[in-house]
Amino acid sequence: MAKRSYHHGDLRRALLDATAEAIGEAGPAALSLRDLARRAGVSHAAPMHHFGDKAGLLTAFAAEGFDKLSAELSAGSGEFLEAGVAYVRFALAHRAHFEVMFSPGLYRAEDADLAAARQRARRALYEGLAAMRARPDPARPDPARPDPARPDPARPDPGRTVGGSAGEWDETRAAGLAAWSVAHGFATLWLSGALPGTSAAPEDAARLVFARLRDGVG
Amino acid sequence: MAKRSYHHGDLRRALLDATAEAIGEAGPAALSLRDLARRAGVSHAAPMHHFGDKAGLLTAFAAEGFDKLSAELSAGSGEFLEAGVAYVRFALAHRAHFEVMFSPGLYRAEDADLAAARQRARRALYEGLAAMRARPDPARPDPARPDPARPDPARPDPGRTVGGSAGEWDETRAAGLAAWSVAHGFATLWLSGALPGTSAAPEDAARLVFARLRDGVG
DNA sequence: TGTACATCAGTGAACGCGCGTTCACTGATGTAC
DNA sequence: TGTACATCAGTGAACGCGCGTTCACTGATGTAC
Repeated sequence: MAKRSYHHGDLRRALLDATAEAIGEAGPAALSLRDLARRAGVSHAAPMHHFGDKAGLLTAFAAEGFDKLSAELSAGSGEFLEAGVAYVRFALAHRAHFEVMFSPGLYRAEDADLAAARQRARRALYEGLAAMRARPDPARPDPARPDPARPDPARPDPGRTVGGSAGEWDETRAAGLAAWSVAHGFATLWLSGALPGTSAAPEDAARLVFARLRDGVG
Repeated sequence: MAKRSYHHGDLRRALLDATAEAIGEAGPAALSLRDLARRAGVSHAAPMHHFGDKAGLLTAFAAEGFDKLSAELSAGSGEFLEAGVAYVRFALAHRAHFEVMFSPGLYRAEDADLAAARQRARRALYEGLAAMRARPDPARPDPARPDPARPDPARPDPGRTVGGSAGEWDETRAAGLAAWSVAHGFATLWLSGALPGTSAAPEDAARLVFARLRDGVG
């Protein structure tokens, strides 16, 4: 660990770890390359050699997050309820990654490595969350989507219609999206501290919530 | 509109509107008081007179958001599915407010006016989303919660257990949280651009998703 | 109706700060022969 | 095994910038009498 030599050894790795730490402390908005360099014990210009610029660093960080999510989801039993819990567990255990992954304005969403990692995670996600269905809906390829993320204010896309392609909005697809929404919403609400008085371990609470989705609330 | 006199007329209102505009363009992280002053056509020190500092402005902005949400939820039919759609509609129509409201690290969450507005919204939310139940769970009072928001890294609170108070985790409460999670998750995913290929108007897609929650996906 | 005065809202210059990025550099590493 | 050299990784000074906040100020408004 001691900064023995002129060369760091694995500065890239150290910077990604420092990123998780810094975001965990103060959120993605407060992240600065100079702070990361300080944490890694190198001069403030060093990070440039590994990531080019700040967006490059966050692109790599987000890609790492998508890969971690894929791994967590694939390691599960494939059972619906446990897949949802795994998603929540990932979000809470890797809060920094989770926050960056779903803030596409922070990184280069069109980066090839990142897009591939995101696609793998999407596939694992659909396989897991759609496991309660006889015919799981495999993740559809990511069609060079016009990322509605940030700088483009023309978001609502007025041309959209329900059922553009046959069966697109069948029950399976709606169920998969409902499952993803529950998992994502629960994790997000928990992380933002919006669930006061929730005196349960998050995973247990999540399990009860997923059970309601499985059985219906009507 | 023309900046006629030395006094602005309603600078406070103008600054809040400029806040929504600026966040809509570049996100909450990029918000600056100087930019808001520029947009309102006043000197960069003027905002201080109305909000004290940046956190003060965002506190007022978040409180306004909670009030807008209360109004939208209360204006609805009280029917379960439409309450969820109203939540999603609010998030998409008032993206800037929504993002700030659920980023408690940006404002003073303990501010009295803000806490009251949040409490009203929580009440409207539970009344709306729990409408599918015979015995709706009224929003419980906000017990001076140790906001787990940002600077406190001791988040998980290891002492939590399920069912701390009798019946806390009964079906009604889990159902309410499931409904909130679906609404919040769907809105968040949509806003982050994570739903590629979703070729439907968001409200229609949301309706289908809520129907799955109502009926169950199992 | 007029005048004195207090209060309020906005001004503009100034402060110190941390940031991302650039640049010429140098020490360390690895490869060719 | 030794030497020359190219490449790589990190340095440290410097740049220009926008920021939040402070301060003494001034113009406008409203109230007391």
